[in-house]
This record gives sequence, C-alpha cells and structure tokens, in this order.
Amino acid sequence: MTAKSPRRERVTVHDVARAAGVAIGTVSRVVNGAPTVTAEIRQRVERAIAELGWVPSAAAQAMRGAPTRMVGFIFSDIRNPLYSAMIKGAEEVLEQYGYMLVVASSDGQPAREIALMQLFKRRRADGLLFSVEQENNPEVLRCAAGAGYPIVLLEREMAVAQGAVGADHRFGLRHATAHLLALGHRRIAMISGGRHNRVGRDRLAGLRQAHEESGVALDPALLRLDAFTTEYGLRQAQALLDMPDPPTAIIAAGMHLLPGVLQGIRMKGLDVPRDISLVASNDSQLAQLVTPAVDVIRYDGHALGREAALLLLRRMRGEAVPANTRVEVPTEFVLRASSAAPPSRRGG
Amino acid sequence: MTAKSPRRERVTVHDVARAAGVAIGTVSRVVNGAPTVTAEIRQRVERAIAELGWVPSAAAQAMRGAPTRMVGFIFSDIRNPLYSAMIKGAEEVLEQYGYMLVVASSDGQPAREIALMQLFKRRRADGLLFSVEQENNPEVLRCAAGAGYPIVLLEREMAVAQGAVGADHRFGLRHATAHLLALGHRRIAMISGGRHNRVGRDRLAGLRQAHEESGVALDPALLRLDAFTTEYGLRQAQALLDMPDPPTAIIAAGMHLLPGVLQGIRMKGLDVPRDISLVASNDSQLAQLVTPAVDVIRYDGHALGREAALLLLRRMRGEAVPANTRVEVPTEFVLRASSAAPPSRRGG
DNA sequence: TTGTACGCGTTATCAT
DNA sequence: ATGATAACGCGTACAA
Repeated sequence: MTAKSPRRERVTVHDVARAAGVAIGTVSRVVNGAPTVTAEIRQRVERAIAELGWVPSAAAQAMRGAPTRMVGFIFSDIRNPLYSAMIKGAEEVLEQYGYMLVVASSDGQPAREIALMQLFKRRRADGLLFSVEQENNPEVLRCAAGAGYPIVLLEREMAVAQGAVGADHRFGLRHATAHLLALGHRRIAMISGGRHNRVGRDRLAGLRQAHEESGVALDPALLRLDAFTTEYGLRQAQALLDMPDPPTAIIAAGMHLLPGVLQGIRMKGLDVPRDISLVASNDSQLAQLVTPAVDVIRYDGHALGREAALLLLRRMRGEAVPANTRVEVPTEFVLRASSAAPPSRRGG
Repeated sequence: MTAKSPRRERVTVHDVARAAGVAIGTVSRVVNGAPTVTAEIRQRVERAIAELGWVPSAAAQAMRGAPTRMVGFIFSDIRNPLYSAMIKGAEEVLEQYGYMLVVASSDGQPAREIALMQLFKRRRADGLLFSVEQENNPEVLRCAAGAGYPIVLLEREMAVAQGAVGADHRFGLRHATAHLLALGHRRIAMISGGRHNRVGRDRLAGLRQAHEESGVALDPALLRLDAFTTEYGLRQAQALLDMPDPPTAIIAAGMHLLPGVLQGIRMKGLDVPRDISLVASNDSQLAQLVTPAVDVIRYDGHALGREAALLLLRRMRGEAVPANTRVEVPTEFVLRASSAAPPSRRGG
C-alpha cells in the first residue's frame, strides 16, 4: 500500500471490525477504553487497527457533537515576533489540554477578520484568541457576538468578548516617561500606532499621566501615532528631528519601529544618547546588542499567550468567570545606555 | 439570541428550510449555486440563512468526502523568524486557493512530529508542509509514508516526501568562505546546527568546497555543529577564541546564533573586523544595525514558504509532478563591514 | 460480553 | 423546479 496510490480508500471502523472478526461496536469500545472487553478480543482489535493504520475520523466525531478541540488565533501578521511569542505560549498551554491551535493572519483587514471568524464557525472551533484590529468596527462586533464560541482578546478590548489579556502599557509608558522627565527632558516624542485599540490608548495615557505628574506640558506635535512599520519609524524620526524645536527624547513604542528610528537618527548624524535619548518597546535582540544598548519597556509575550489560553480554557469549560474579566501582564522598564540628560541641560 | 446563552442549539439546513418554507434539498441547491432555482425561492432561502446566521457544517461536508481544505505545517519553533516568514509566504498562497493553514510546533521532538502527523490524518488534512527534524528517523519515515496526504518538505530531504523546497545553502557558504579565504583567512570556524538534515550538510559541503578550491586545509576542530541556540553560539564563540590557535573568522550559520557569537566576541574584548571577521546567516535587523554591520548569507524565507505551498497545491490537485521534485531558492552574499584581512596578515 | 440500529448535517440521486 | 431519501463514519443505547 504505497502512499502515492491515487485511489485512497478510507479505512473505517467497519474495515477494522472485519479484519478483527468482531462487530463495530466492539472496536469502538476498545478504542474508548471500555472495561467490558475480553483481553484477547482487545488484542485482536488493536492489532487490526495498527495493521490497517486506522485513525478515527474527526469529522464523524464532530458530527456527533464532540468538541473539535480546535482553537483559532487571529492576528495581523505572524512576522511580528511578539505574536510568535504569544502563539508559542498559547500553544504550550492548549496542547496540554489536547487542543490544537489554528493561526490565521488578517493583515489588519476587518473583512478578513470576519471571513476568518465565519470560517472558524463553519469548522466548529471551540474557541478563539483574537487580537482584533479595530475595537469598534460594527461589522466585526456583530460577527463576534454571533460567533457561537467564546472569544478571548489579546492586547485588545471589546464588550462582546468573553475576556481579555493585556500588558500594562500604561504603567510602562508612565515609568519610561517619568525617567526621561527626571533626566531633564521637556520635549519627549512618541512614535507608535494602534490608535484604534487599547494598546495605543494605554500608552498615550501613560505618557500623559507622567507629564501631568511632573507638571510638564505635552506638545501634541511630538505625537506620531499612525503606524507600527519600520518605514513609518524612519520617516517620523526624520520629521521630528527636522522640526525647528525638535524633541530631545524619542519613545519608539512598537517592535518594528526601532530599526527605522535608529536609522533615522544615524542618517541625521546624531549620537545616542548625547544628542538624543531613545526608549523602545518591546525588548529585542536588536535593542540589546546595538551600540549603545537601548532602554526598553519590556513585557512577556509568551506569558500573554499563556494567560489568554488559560482564560479561554476556562470559558470553553463553561466555568463561571466574571464577565469582562481582564488579566494584566506586567511591564518593566529596563535601563541600558540610550538615555541621558538633554544637550541643552548639559550645555547650560 | 445572545452569545452567552449556555444552551447553544446548532442551526442546520433543516431550520433554514423550515424558516423558508422549502425542503432541505432546495437550501443546498441555493448555497451551492444550482441554476435550477426560482429567483423568488432563492431570495426566501437567502434571507432565512442570513436571519438564522447559518453556516454549513464543515464536519458534515467532510463526511461526505469533501476535501477539508486544511493544510498542516510542522516545524520546530515558531519563534524562529525564518519560520514566521515561511508561514506567511505559505499562508498567502494557500488562502488564495481557499485553504487554511494549521501550524504546529514540534519542539524538534520526533515523537511530537509523529503525534502531529497522526492528528492531521485524523482531521483529514489535505496536505502537509513539514520541516522535519531528523531526516532519517525510521518511525517518522514510516508515519510519513502512511500519512495518506501529500507532504512537501521545507529545507529538508526525505525519500517518502512528495517534494522539497530549500535554499541553496551550499552556494551561500561556498561564496562566503571563498570571500574570507580571498581576504587571507586560513582558519575559518563555523558554528551551526542541523547535523541530521540537508541544511547542515549543504552548509558543510559549501565550506569544504571553497577550501578545496583554494587548496586550504579545513581544521575539524573549528567546526561546532551541534545546535542553533543563542547560548550555544556564545559558548562556542568563547571556546573557539580560547583555542591556542584560534580562528581569524567565524561563520555563524543560524538565526539565533549571531547574538550569542557577538556577545562572546565582545566579552573577549575583540574588535570586529580588526581582530576577527564575522559572517552570519540568515540576514536580520540585528545584522544590519549592529556596529559594525554584519556580512550575511541571505535568503528569502517568505519565498520558500510560497514555493512550498505552490508545490503542495500541485500535489493536492493530483498533478503529475516528477517524484523527488526539489525547488531551489537562491542565496546571496551581502558584504557589509564585518570582514577584513586577518590580523597576522596585516601585521606581517 | 457482544452485535445492531439510529442519528448527527450535508449533498446527490431519484421521484414528482 | 422542487421534495424526499440514502449515504458518509462514528458513538451509543438497546437487544441478544
């Protein structure tokens, strides 16, 4: 029986039963570990199964109402290492409980998100991990409400979801900003994205809070909050440094922004941290090994995925978890060598 | 009908048929676009479907022998950005053809690979993309042979597979090594992993070939080929630099090795490229932005995933592709600032 | 202890 | 053009 045989006849319980000389019910009892089976019959059946290479059809089981033990994960782009870490964390938890994770990229398009949610419904997924792009898109909200499976959000917030997990970005940004303000910075720029989701809101809130606590005014012209791409980082860094009254510190909040911002600073011929201070989020090997090493706001994507999976498991088991449960994963500020007092301060 | 209703009754064709006042066969004809349906009936049915939010059950369709339009992808660890790129490339192609990609990490354990292959068989996956860990593991080979779906390998080689896609590592290593030899290096070390797969073999072959072509002997003590981890990179870099007759150049072939090797070199207080030359593979933002920027052997993981998906699609369609088809993706050597003539040469 | 028959939701075939 | 019904493979209640 070669693998290339074009006519693959699927082997079923009937084939196994015939080969073992028993009825299909007996085969079923054997595989499901019913105690009422003779050792000898069990042997025969197990040998037949092994010889025929039979595996029970998941489709038929699903039709009988068995859970598919399949969980979906929708996010914008798998190439973001943060998502890779979340996936890994979620996968580790889910596989322990016999679930398999199906990942799907939406490219940040609500239409694709909806198509994927429908697909998971058709496939009878038991649950969904979701890093939705726009938290308020009505079509997405309606689809999520009628999905029929529990949804847990990662780094997002939506009323229709059955729970959410996110890092404490507000605290992280507040801490980093306070650090820069304490060094004497008065013009702190932030480059980031996610206007339409909780991450963006929390980061901005943290930045604002630190300014208010220090009584320093925050210049809106220093906020560049439209994208997470490397190219955006490069262009906005250049634009900021070309201002008549440029910032003395830049916070690059988003994995892919740092390389662009670094390049923009280097093209200007500026030195970090002498001419300009720099803080990034999240941590990365680049931030650690570039010269000078970059201060970062760090959080654990792996833990985020793990927590999300655990929360989803509870929902799938039907446990009575309070509505709008939100799990917070901590952020920490890691001081390296990319921040110093602003030039004017040293000069004066 | 709220989403939190604990008793979710699944809505079926029967419900739709009843709501529209037609027979179930008619509903089926409508959704499958049969031409023999009155416009008025079609309207009624479509409205009922929309109102009830019905989606046909994939399980029931699968039972009728319909393809599941599901493709698996097994690899060791999703956090390797190379795999992320491959997944993205494969996903882009597959979704165009209506397939969904199910990714699963094996952690490099053959037992997990086998379990996952069985799982995909149970789920009746239409095909599998596979970056197998050990190409010669007999259990894995047997399981792959009896899987029942076509398998296309990425960066690997196995007789039982229906095709393979890989980068031309032999050429890349040969090119990089020739470059170092031309600069005058005579002791070139390589840190890498993958002893049991084609990538490792090809890289070693390329290193050997360049040495032979230049008539330079290759010292086996300079080969450290046991792992791809950052920690291994660090330790082996230290060990190499501690040798009485240390290498004057190091090739770090494996995404995660570079940060470790860089750290090892820095801890020794050596300067790149004055004291030691460095070449890495694959390219990364770290290699681009670290000082000095690192020469790399580059190849396109995204293209690799794309090509693998295209080949698998042909197999799944039953096209007569020659057995043992192998698609090669090119590698290129990118010169930056991390290689120079060896110190002895400059000194003498 | 083991065998038989039904139903899950869909599509295809036949009858109307 | 539409309605009724068999079949896909499994699990299980019930009969033997």
